[in-house]
Amino acid sequence: MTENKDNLEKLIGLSKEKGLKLTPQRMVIFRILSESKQHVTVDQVYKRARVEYPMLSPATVYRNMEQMVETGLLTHLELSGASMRYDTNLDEHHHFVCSKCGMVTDVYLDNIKYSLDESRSALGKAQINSLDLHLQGTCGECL
Amino acid sequence: MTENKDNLEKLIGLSKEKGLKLTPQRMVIFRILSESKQHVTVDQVYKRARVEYPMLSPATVYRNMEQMVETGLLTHLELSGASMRYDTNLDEHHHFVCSKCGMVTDVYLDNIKYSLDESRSALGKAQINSLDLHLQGTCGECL
DNA sequence: AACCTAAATAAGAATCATTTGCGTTTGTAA
DNA sequence: TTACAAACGCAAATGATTCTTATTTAGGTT
Repeated sequence: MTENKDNLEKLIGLSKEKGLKLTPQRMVIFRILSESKQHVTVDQVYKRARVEYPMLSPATVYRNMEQMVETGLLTHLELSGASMRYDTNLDEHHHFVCSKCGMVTDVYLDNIKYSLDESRSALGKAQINSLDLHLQGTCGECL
Repeated sequence: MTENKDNLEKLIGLSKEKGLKLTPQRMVIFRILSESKQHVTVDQVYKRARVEYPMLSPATVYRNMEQMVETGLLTHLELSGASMRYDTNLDEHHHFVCSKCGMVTDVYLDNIKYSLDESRSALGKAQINSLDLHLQGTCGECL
């Protein structure tokens, strides 16, 4: 579990750097995130965190997770409907969402970037910061 | 404007087919949609429709537009945040969203499908129904 | 070790998009 | 013209998220 330790280092480093405080709430939330499977909602994190920190407020979880996106510890998925999903996987990857059960599966693609470059002109001088290929359908389980 | 007429035919056809009624509300909503620019919200359609049909209820617009998605007259964009956006452009295309002003730009790409086929295996036997490449960044105007 | 201050918190109210329940109205097909 | 499912309007309900405010606290500074 050096990974978790590394993550913690990262949190500590970034906190110092940005003048953020290392509160117990923030540490609980952060640890739960690094123990969770990907694509969690705020509510899922909140429910788990509340077990060890009962007086925790949902607003705190919202604030912290959004802040972690800003500091680059998390990303959030651009999926409409329901609730926002956060992703601890910072590698460039894409998502398949099952429209029956809602399950999200990671998809790795190499040649997306290439495709994009070719049609770059359509966007004029726009600056692209992120790209997410969003696939929708029915997963193996639900078929 | 044969296009609008064609659209109307389509609405009438589908309505018969699915046992749906051709109410004045539905026709107003539908016409406004075909006159609107893409990526409209329910609220935008509601506000315009209310001008010609003042007793119209928002719930009716919600119900109708969602139903049009089901019958294939519309699609909705899988963008999180704010409100759902509906798209009257049924051709396969993708979207760039400016994170400053929120503007949505259509992007056409030819080789996405090809890229996808190669990594198909990662999804097992899942059946893909739609794919939308979601690009995010800063548009030309906002740069 | 006490102190300061900006950052963070809890709790709950507020917001906003969307959905739902329900009693009434209305296309449409017989 | 009657019948009945579909659709409607309205208002209440929901659910995710944000905001407000008074209070607490982490962490650097005397």
